[in-house]
Amino acid sequence: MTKNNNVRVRFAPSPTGYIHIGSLRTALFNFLYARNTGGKNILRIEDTDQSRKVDGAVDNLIKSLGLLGIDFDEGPAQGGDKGPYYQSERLAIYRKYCDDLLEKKAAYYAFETPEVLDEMRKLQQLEGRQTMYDGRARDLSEEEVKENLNKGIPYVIRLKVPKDEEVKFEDLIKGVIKIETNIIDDQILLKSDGFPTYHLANVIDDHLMEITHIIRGEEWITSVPKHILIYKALGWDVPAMAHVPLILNPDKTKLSKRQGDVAVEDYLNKGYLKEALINFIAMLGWNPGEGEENEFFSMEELSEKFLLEKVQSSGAVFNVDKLNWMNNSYIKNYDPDKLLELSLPYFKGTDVDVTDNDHTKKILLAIRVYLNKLDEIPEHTKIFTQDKVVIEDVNLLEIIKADTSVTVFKELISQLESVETLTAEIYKDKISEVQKVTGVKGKLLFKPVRLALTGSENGPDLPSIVEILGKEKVIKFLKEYI
RNA sequence: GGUCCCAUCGACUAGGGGUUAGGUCGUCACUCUUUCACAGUGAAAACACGGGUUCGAAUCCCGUUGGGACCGCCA
Repeated sequence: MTKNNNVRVRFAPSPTGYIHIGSLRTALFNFLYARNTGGKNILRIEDTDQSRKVDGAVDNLIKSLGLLGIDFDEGPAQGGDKGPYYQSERLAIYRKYCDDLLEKKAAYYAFETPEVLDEMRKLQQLEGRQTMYDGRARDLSEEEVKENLNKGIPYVIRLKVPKDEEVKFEDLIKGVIKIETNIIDDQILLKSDGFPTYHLANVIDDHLMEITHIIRGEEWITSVPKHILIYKALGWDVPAMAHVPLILNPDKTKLSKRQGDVAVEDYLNKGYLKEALINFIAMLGWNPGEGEENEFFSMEELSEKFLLEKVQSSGAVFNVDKLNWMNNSYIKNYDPDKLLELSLPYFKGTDVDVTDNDHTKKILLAIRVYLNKLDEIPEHTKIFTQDKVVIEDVNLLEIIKADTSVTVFKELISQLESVETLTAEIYKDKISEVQKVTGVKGKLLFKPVRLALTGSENGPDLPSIVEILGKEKVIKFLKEYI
């Protein structure tokens, strides 16, 4: 494989307070591509919308991403020589290039208020026309502009999109894309508050930060021509672009809050393991191809295998069932001690004595096979912590009160009373002893014991339940029914 | 509505001129385990449609249809 050490990619989120699943995948693909090529992964904070500022969002973002194993070579946390990495700290830079654009007549001042523009759009809609800026300030004379400026009228700076041209570019995932300039809006580049819009800022930053590959969501694809026009006007090279398809709701619309959780933090809190989440997200829209049938990959393996060319060109539905399956699989195969550590918080609120690690671990290992995610732990611990077994179902009561059941309980109690510490192995011996002595076997033997001990017809392996309950409790519960 | 993107089982996908169109999740059945689950085996389940190109198209081209994204002084 040819390593291109010059690759520089960036993840450029706006700090909204949480990480969207789609953003996570974009961040992941950037990270994997950087690692695969030996390039640099850069974090840049797109905080040019002052109205959407959220305190602590950046810290949370870096922390969450770091937790998942996605880290950066340059960014707010580690710095770098292409900073600052907050766009809000780069205002002077944007202004400078904006003036440059103005001078080259590639941009112009416009003085309409948001209200006026609103009116314009409404009218256009009414007439069934395309809503876009009608260019009314395009041909303002220098005198008019100067006069307005002197009067202190608020202004924005707009991109002067040339007429009757075609902008063409090649996307690494989608292929060649062409768009007529006539349908491209004279995009605002600099807002009246002096902040740049995304379109201006991302072009300038990507160039200045020497980004070689832009990997981002497909929703950006229609604004690429605007960006290309800016690159061209400034005399800059356009980076390679890869627009990754969207992650979808079950109804195939863009993944949204309304139809389930979209925040990475939500999934982490529910007890999806980070390895599973990463693995699953990576496989949404990407796969190693070449007939590879394994679906389980560590971050290292993903880094080795990740190729942009193997990214799917169509959107992918976020399938929680499959995520659950994958997470369960990770849970079942996880190192017991590490799993215990991760699980401890989820035992809070249960009656399990978490100060006894050994005991908690036994319970965890007994129930892990049932867990799609760690927050399901509490619903499975009850049988280990209850002081009294309550059976309400009349059919079950009938089973447990049967003569054979009582016989079994009595014999089992006397067998167990001689035992010092009750283990799963000892229980197995004793129950077969009970079978020999009483002659009761099969369902008649096992079912009543399970019922008496847990109150339920099914659950984890009985011997391990017995070991976890301990001698005292087992005997106590059995005595209830004799 | 305009522009752009997309199209293999219900979902994620492999395959990219000649395949019985493969795998995974989910569903169903059976086996195993004297429970449920796990595991194992098996089944149902797809190339959107129509034209080309070709000896031959799921695969290449065009069109249709369908779906999606975008059309903000948000990113």
